Amino acid sequence: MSRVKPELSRRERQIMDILYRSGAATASEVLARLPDPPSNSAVRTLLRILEEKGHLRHEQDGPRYVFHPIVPREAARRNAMRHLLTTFFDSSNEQAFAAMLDLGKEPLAEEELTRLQEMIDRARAEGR
Amino acid sequence: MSRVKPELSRRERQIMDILYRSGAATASEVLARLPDPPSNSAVRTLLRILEEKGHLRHEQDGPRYVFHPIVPREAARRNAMRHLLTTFFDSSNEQAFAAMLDLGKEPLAEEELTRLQEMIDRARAEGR
DNA sequence: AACATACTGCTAAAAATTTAGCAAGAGCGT
DNA sequence: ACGCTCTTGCTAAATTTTTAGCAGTATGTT
Repeated sequence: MSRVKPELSRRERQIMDILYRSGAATASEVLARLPDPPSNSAVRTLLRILEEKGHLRHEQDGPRYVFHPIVPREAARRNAMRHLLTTFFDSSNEQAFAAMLDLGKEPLAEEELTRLQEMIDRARAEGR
Repeated sequence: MSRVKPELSRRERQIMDILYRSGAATASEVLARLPDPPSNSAVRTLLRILEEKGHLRHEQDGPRYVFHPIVPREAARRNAMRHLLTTFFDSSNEQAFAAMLDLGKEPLAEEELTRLQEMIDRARAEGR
């Protein structure tokens, strides 16, 4: 079971990303958010292909299809995070965390810092 | 200046990832690490293309070329991190951090937790 | 009910990506 | 110096990706 998933093509990835950002979307919605918009027809074809390959499913909503990713966001997250960690951070949580802190232009809210701290405490307690 | 960079194709990305993991590599080294290895010739062509597009440069090392990414790792990191954050974590540092903690099979070392904590303290102090 | 609009399915074609072959040159060991 | 191996440059071809066109069907608006 669970055959190998050949990595997605450029457009396929763009579309999956959009879907993961919005949770679900129709063909036109996807089109609207595509960086380099092709025709509506082109987008639909890609959606159909992604569905055939088992990355999406669709539900009917009145006259149109609403597409959802099949792999749940949390699982996709984990994979993406792991990939990022190994590719750019030598699997170092610290480095990744540091990069995260550096990202935002706004300083982090005091509240947020507190919650992060709590997570660490919890990890300690649970022997994580 | 700085024209738009059309996103990389599948193979191009695989290759750039390898290069970012190893820092630099020859054609054969890249080939050896490719998941779905094509011919050596194919890899070289891709490397040449990536160089033309300005993603790589090469240095001669005796008889062979050693390829380096042009965009420094730290910059590429930031972009990748930002992309991950917006696509899968609604730009929430907390969620991303939580996912990070969940990733490792091994519990985090006490030492590492301490260092993470220090980063937070520092962020507080600096009004980050 | 008729019209305009917004979908879908399917198909063909264009464009891009990906692949590999072949000739030539450099380096290395015998 | 010879032959062997590994490299590159260039080119052509196969494959995949990406695009759009056209016909048909549903929706809903007047």
